[in-house]
Amino acid sequence: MVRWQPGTSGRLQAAALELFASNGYEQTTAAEIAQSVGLTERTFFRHFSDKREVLFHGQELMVDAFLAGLVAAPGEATPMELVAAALESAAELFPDERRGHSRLRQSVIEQNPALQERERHKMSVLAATLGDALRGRGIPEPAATLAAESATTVFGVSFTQWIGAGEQRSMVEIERTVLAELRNLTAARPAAKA
Amino acid sequence: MVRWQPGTSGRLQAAALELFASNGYEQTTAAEIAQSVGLTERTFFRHFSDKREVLFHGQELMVDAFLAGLVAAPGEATPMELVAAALESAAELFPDERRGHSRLRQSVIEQNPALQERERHKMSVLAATLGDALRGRGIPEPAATLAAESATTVFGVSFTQWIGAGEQRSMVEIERTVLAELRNLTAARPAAKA
DNA sequence: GTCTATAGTGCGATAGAC
DNA sequence: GTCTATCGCACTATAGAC
Repeated sequence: MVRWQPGTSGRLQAAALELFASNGYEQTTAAEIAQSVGLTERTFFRHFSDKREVLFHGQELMVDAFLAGLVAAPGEATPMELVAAALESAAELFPDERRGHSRLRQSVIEQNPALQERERHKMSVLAATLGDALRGRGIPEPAATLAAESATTVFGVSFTQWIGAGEQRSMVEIERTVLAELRNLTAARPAAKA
Repeated sequence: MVRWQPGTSGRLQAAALELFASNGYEQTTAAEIAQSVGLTERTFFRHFSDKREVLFHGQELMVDAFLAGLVAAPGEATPMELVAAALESAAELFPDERRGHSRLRQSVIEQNPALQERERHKMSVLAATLGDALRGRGIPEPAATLAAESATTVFGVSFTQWIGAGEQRSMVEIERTVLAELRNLTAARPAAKA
């Protein structure tokens, strides 16, 4: 009998999402998740520093995707062009097939304030990493931080729309629209004519 | 002998900040904080829903300040003008005398990821509340959310600068500069001439 | 105000991979 | 043999229930 199998983290993540979705986050103990895949509570905490983290592993992939967009952009790109490039690159992680999974995961997160906090924290780490990368390309402060935060804001708004009921547009399509809206908003000198 | 004194929450907050700063956040138990002001652990948790919250009570004042700025703005104001008004109003909560206190509090928060998460969450709640208020003024989506998030971003960047070593400028002064930088950043069509 | 479940840690032992 | 994943147990603090 095998004592351990590969993909332990992944199996724990899948089991956790399933249990959280059906029984609720707080009603599901770490021990239950572990037992459901034949492991112990202690092993769960070896893979995930805390219970929430089981829902957020994989966010490093997103950071990498944003950074890949920056790396591929031309050297003379403006900060906002870099933001656009990062967003386009990140959108590849959200193909239409993943909408269902994203919706399920998000519904769990929305049901628990502690999970919302963790999500915000991850976005914040993403923004900080992006800011570092922009500074690394010679963009000064506070432009680098503002651009990085704008990128995550646009991403967040776009993601919310993407998983919205009845939404058909692709992630990249939505991102472009939202980014254009941000440009328009901040550039607007005259008020509305209403 | 008095059984309780007024300002219990305030005394717990002050004691907590002091203990966190000198002994570290994780090394300080809720029971210790309570005992240091002659109360029991149970009483601590009656005032604060969890241990972190003792550092974040008072953030409602900030939400109110942002909203007050919106209310005072003229009806035909553009979203970005409303953002500016909210920021000016919020700056009043950060007079120069408070810089020292803000620096100490922030140094504690920066030492602990859990506290950083809570801080992000509070900013997020602020952004959501601002977004509601903007929608209440007839600003459509996604402009309302983008403007609200931009406001908190500018606030965050400004606050970081405000508590920076050697910083002399007032909060409102910094906010105006950062907001101008955001306008410039997003409006910029041509690239740098370097 | 007491009692309790659960999150999360520390340490030693064990079982396999290499 | 080393290295790492897992287990098992004892333990504290948080946080909620009674």
